[in-house]
Amino acid sequence: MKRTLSKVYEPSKVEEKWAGLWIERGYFTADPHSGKPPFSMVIPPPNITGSLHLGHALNNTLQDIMARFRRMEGYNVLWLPGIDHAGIATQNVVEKKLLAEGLSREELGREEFVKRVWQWKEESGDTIIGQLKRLGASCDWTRLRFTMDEGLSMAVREVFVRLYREGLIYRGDYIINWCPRCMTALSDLEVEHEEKSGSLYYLKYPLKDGTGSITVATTRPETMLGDVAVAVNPEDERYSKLRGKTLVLPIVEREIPIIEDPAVDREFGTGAVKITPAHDFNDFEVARRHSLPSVAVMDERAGMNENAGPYRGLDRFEARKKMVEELKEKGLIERVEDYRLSVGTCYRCRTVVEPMVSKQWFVRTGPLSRPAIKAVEEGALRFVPKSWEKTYFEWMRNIRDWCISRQIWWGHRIPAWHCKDCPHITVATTTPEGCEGCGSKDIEQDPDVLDTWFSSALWPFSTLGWPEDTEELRVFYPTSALFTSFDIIFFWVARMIMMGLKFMEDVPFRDVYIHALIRDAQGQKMSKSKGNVIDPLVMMERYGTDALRFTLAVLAAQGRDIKLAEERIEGYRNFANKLWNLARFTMMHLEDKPAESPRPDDYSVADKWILTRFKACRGQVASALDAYQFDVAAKSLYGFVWHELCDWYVEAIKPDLKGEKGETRKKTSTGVLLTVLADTLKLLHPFMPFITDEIHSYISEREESLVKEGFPQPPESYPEEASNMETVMDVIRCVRNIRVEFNIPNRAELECVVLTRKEATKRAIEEGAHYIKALSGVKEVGFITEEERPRKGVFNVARGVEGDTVEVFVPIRGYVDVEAELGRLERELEKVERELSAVKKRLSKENFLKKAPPEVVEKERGRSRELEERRERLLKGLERVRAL
RNA sequence: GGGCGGAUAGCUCAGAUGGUAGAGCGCAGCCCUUACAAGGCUGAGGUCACAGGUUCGAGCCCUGUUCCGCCUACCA
Repeated sequence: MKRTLSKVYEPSKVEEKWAGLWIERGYFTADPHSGKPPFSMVIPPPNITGSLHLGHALNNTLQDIMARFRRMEGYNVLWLPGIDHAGIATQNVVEKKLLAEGLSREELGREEFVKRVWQWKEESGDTIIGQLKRLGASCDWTRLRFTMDEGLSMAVREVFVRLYREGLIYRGDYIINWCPRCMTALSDLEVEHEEKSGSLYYLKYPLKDGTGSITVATTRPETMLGDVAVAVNPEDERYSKLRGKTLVLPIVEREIPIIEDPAVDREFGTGAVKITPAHDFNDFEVARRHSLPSVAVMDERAGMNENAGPYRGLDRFEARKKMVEELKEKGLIERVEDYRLSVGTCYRCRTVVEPMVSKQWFVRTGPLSRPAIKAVEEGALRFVPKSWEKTYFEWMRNIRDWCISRQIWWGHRIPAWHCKDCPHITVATTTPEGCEGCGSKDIEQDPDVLDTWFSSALWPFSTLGWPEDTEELRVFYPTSALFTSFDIIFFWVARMIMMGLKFMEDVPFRDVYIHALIRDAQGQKMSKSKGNVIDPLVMMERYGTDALRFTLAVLAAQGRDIKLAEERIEGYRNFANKLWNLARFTMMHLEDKPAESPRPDDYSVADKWILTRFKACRGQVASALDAYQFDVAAKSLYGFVWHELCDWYVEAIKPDLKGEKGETRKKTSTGVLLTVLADTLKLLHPFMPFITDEIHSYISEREESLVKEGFPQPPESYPEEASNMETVMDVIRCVRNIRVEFNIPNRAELECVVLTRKEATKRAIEEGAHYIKALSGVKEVGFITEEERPRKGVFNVARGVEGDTVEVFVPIRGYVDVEAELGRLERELEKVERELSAVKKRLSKENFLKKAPPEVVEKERGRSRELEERRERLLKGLERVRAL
């Protein structure tokens, strides 16, 4: 088994091998019949248009860490993968491709177009799956789902029909957001608001009786042709005498009334507002209250229509310009002010959306939202971090009906059939023979498709086989956790909760872990146009997948955005290399035959220390992961591996490994090193699956992958020896510090003598003397008493055991720079005195002694004693140096 | 307009239930010591945004202020 590792870890050589092996061996395939406790997650399905970006990488790395961790803990893990058909986005992509061929979707026809999209899906759908596999995602790939699969489509139809029959889905003419580029309705959520600078135009509308005019303020003069009234506040005295009068709308010369509505803000503009129900949400409501008609002036491409008279055919922005010119000429513009306004844009194509009245399908959300609110209030479902619950409640409590129909071709066709012979609509899960109402065979399916998020909302149970009653549903629903970022809490999380409760009568997941959004090192959102994107695939290529994964984990502090700079990844690449070399070092000392387990009776202080530290690290990793604190877990591992295992333990046992201390010591240290390394690999495996499995395959006698290993058991710990070792380490630091401060060559042989007060400290140092010699390069460690305190020489103060202190003297004839040493000691003294006076001040307060808990007071007293001792020692040291 | 979050070392950030301010990176000095220069050792660096308050004690709790983000909203 003795093989040598290359000097540097080369990720590209091992990653592909392991990614393939894990899947081939079926490690990630969940078995509903396993007796183990279940742990399940559904992946947030990436779009089929997509290629892996950093958001995916983060999202899936964290899920994978959790999945692998739970698997090692002994859970029956199902992590179900899938992809999303992403209606509008995908349709846009395919349309663009067609455009390159000189084709439009209209030319192709619906059927042919949809065929093309499927073709495209086949080609590109695998891309992101392959990339997820490359990331190491331990999904159950045998259960891969797609939102347009037959099973999932069935679930969609089933839900639609049930909701429709319960009156929770309805169809009607309402004002909705319309994207004139995508040519479809959008839900409120799909509109993004942007602050832009524009103008506020003050328009004069003459009174019909010729007695004057009224001035309204608007940011959208082009919609005036669709005005059906001007509204004022009923309590606004300025306009009381105009009550009931009629205005003549300029240009088209249409007569419109002056109405009164309490919603009008008297303070804004002139206190009079034009009412355009066909192109403004607010006006739509006002018009309904007053039974006013609606006049649309634009068509579905947001061009002016026949109601726009002379402006017919113009684009809306073009029309605005021309209309303002005309009104100016006619003297109907009183003034124009600069104005900041927020405009809604389409979240898929950034086109300014146009509010329009049209016939659409809606989900009545009120009855669905109430149980969804309750579930979170009662703790059936938990947000992590908890603060996101507020955001959730805020939206849920003010939820509005959800427009679910889209005028596109790619998606789940609405399962509703219109009858040509009667007004009845037949809603059914399968194509009906004829009209339910009149029996006519002349029926036609609704041309619209459903909002993509409608099918996503069913994801946690549709993927498990619903509406069938499957084993999977019984075992794995509700899922254990959902990982996502905050930007889709409303889009997705909230809707899954509503649908899960409605159709499964239970929450879709117990925990929702909300992770950060990734930004660049300057905190800017990454975007292709800014050119600041970091491509995870390039990073994996350059630094290794494990390095990328570890970086993402370490940066995933709760409740904060992640600012990522490439140097961070490089840093964790170095960590991977460190681990690799630790393994390389370990292997160099392994015999050809399997190592025997070391006997606890033979453990050295260093052995006991590292086992104790390992136990602490193991505990931190486990509890941090339980609490979704990936950063804490990763940092703990980093610190343990690098700064405890490599920096101290390996260095401390080198003499043992060389056989300088006899065969037993050699065997024991080798054994402990190997054990700790092997168990550390298990702790690290969820974070860095590739390198850990690669190393494991070298050092373990078993062929199996770490995926099949259990999370390591905590070893025996030795607090007393561990504390002794810390004292020894501190003494070593003292000597090293003196060496560096006085510029003493490494080769120069030094001695050191220590002065301790407590017997326990002395014993610890005695027992650890060989470590001190080996690691600080001193020839001898001697002990002196107070009377023997040197008159001259330099020293440092180390921590003893139980609050004791140790003076570490290093005779350095010929090396001392008196000035430098005086400066150093004075600085140190100053610091100690500053702290001491703070502590003393505290202790001098009667109130503190009376009111603070006794153990705190005792701690302060101990600290005061320790600081005083330190101060005394420093003062004496200063004297000695001055005497030099 | 409402809401949420942030301001801690040069940079990026940790700092449960108030009790000695930490890490990574960067920086400086010294070291190619046969696991690793993608490395080792040592070190410098902080009025915890500001002003009050509660408390024996505040980075943490309360009030206010100033800057940043983000979410949300029917001020035309």
